[in-house]
Amino acid sequence: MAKNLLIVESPAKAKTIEKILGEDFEVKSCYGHIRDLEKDDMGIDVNNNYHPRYMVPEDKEKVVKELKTLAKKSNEVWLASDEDREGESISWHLAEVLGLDPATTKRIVFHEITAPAIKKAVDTPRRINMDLVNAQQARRVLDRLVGFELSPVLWRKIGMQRSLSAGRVQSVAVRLIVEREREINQFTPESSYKVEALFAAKDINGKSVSFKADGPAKLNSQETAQQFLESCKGATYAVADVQVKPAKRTPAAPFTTSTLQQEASRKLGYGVAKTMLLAQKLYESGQITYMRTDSVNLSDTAMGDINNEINQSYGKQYYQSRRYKNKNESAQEAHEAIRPTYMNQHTVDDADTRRLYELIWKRTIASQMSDAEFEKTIAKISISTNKDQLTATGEVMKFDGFLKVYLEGKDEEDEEDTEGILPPLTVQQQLEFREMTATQKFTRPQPRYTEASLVKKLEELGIGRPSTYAPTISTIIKRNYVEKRDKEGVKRDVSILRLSKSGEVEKEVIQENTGAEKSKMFPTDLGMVVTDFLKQHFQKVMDYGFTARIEQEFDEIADGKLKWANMIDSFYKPFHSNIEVTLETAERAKGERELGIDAATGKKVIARMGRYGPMVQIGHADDEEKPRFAKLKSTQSIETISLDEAMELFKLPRNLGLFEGSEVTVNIGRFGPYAAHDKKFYSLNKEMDPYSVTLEEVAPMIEEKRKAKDERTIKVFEKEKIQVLRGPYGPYIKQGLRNYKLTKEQQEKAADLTIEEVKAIIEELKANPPKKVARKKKS
DNA sequence: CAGTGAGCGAGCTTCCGCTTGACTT
Repeated sequence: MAKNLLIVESPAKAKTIEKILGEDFEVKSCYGHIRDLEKDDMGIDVNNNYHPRYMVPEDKEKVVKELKTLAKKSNEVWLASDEDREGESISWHLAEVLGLDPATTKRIVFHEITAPAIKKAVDTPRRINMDLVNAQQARRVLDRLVGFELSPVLWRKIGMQRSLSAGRVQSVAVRLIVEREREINQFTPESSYKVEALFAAKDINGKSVSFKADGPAKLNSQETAQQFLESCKGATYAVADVQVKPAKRTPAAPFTTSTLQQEASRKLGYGVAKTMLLAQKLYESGQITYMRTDSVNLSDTAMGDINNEINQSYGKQYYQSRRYKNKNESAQEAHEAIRPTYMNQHTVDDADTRRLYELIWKRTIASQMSDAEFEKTIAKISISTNKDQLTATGEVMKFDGFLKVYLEGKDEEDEEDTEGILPPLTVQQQLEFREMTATQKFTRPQPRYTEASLVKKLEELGIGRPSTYAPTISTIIKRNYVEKRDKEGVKRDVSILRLSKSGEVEKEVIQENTGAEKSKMFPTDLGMVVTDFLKQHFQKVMDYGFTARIEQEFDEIADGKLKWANMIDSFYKPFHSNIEVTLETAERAKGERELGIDAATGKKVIARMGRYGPMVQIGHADDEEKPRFAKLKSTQSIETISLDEAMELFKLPRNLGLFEGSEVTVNIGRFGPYAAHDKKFYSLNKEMDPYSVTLEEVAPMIEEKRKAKDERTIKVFEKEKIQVLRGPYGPYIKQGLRNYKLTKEQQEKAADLTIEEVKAIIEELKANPPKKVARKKKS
């Protein structure tokens, strides 16, 4: 008797479900989508109702073949892909490929992998929902049309590097980073003065302790700050009012993909790819639920386990059952929130995944814990010499609640986040004055995005899905549109006015570091030029609301109220004619910017995109004299480089003079600063600055490097361009860029090898490349 | 390995979303 075949998307789920369903079911996975659009002609018949042409990609042939065989042998096939647009489409593709009748094939869905949920699903099968499938086809076709028509426009109008790309998601992600960078570049900080007074009073043990009180509103100039401090000279201070208020804090919802990525970034410093890799490991070993989800929901079984765990570990008073609602409209909630499979497992053995696991465990537990309760004290302090009041605030925790386990991190560190404890204060109480300061504060621009805060923003805009956040970031980095790096800060002066006990106002200037960044997303010049080009010509697709708008139309298709080909048609007609107009009329985008005039020649200096990257240029191509060119340094940008910095770049190459009868020049090349001498190249040592290094320093370096190279060279066959060299593992053969290893016996007579022998060795090694030994895994 | 800086127009690149291995160091 043939069994039932049930197909899910993920192999880890298949295993669990097979255990739950027992012998009647064989559960297999299809590993996500099994078909995609052909690449030729976009895989879409644009002139025939956008009819899609699907094919099974090469890497899916094996699994499709296996499923076909199993389906034939089975009594009945059940399709159990995820319950969302993509999942419905996967079921439909499976039905098509396996030759199942969509009108009779059983389709089941569940949001959690628990026995009751699976059994209930099997008891209530439905059919494939073609409206939902059509909504997915519309999504797929639209993304293909946008991506495969926009990208070639970039190849034609920007050029630069091969593999330029544009798409509904990636181009908007780059735009966010580009616009944030410009906001920061254009930002002018405004300064104001913050008044803070230090007092002393006796605490409950009668010991004198100091505490801070804030001044009235921020003062916007040094003069007003000075005046305020002067007006407090010789004053006495008394408590005018004390208020005590209760306050509380509530825990955050369980993790989704996006919040897990954000929190792992803030608390563990992981990039989104690392977080997802570790989460995948935990998922595959059965320790957490599925890690690509937009749902904050917990299964009933999990809720019960969490209740038990909190009662046992912390006590009943720490438990508070909570249901979280998703704030995000675009969420499709095909899975649970990310949580540990077994709540009584507080940690895992594997050191790599432990920190992430513990973060997930804490967040999940905390989400069902009581509020943290505080008592907030606000004391007003009067000043005898003027009408203003100072305010001292203190916070005391009365009950820790969920804070016993976990506190969610913040993206921006607030400097004024430290509310301490106040000594007991009573109205009319006279306070001992220690000092009062007015410190200059500067407004700050929005911070640059981290990988995770970019994901957060994309999610808010409804752009991208849990499975694509990390890959999208890899793509825009790989395309060289953005880069993740650090930036050094700059020093700036901060004025502090201080009124001391003795009654004098003194001024002090200290320095602070500002604008330093660590592991942030910066746009490249290429990213800026591409973004400007796309914004100028394809405003609609680049709009932050574009995805949200078409999602509404996909929903209408899913509800059966709109035909998908009609929806695509009304998008594509104007889009495609826009493509044609742009190809015909748009100028090549160069991101050109005028920097000023070269004092020596009176010619214009411009910064722009060249064929090989960002560069500066003196003069014009039409001039009688050829223009001069120089490449920008990797830390410089077309948008921000100054004339002086540009002129500095033209100081290279420098001719240092003659050494052994030939000229020595220094320059910065593809691989960093180098010296050229007698047609050979020598990388400059780290401490050598190409702008100032002298012949006296370079000449000995050349001799040294030449000697080292001679010592490494055993034999040279000039004509064949083959060398026998001495490396750290003994003699080896080098031909062009490739190295060939010698056997022990060959190494011993390396100096006597003839050209015939060397050629034979190379032929042999090319025909039978030595097997690579896999490196041992770190344990 | 260390140049080039515009365009001959050969032949190449590209999207988003669903899933894991199969490769290499």
